[in-house]
Amino acid sequence: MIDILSQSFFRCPVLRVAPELLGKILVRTLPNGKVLKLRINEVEAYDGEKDLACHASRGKTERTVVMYEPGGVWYVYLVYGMYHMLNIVTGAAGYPSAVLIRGTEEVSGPGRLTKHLSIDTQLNAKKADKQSGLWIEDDWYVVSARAIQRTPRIGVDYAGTWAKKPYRFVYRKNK
DNA sequence: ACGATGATGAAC
DNA sequence: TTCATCATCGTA
Repeated sequence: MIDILSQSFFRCPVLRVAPELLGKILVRTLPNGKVLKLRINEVEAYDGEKDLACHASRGKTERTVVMYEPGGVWYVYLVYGMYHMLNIVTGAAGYPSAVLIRGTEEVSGPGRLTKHLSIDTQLNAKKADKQSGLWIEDDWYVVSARAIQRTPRIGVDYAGTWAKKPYRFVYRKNK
């Protein structure tokens, strides 16, 4: 039994949604009809305007407006002029938060992941459903709470005390 | 350890 | 309109 994660799954506080995405399947359909499925094993939470590592800490701008949408849409942006970052927007309308999908069992690294799946800003603000060609499925793979490790987020040293918060979630395979 | 590479946002 | 910055990665 496979369920596509619905909008209601994402319309919850980001710190709750982020660890729940571990073990879920990221599914991408390419224009040529090929389907790619990767199991998410590394994510980070970005939590509102107060979070100095979150792009929305500078308020609503052209780029961050999508983070204020109700959960369930993609937030994709280009960083370092080269790499697209894939986030799923979470929470209620008006509260900017999102989960950065940093890695899967098959492909490590947020930049390598989007390159592998042909993800770019065309997907920004699109819903996570079959129509957009990018969504997340639950195949009831079990990730025990004990296997989940929390660490500070990567690459946000500029964010002061917020850089130290354990908003990165990874799970260690088996063991 | 460092350069590639371009959109973004804030300042001017 | 300029300019510093940046949720990375491959090469050295």
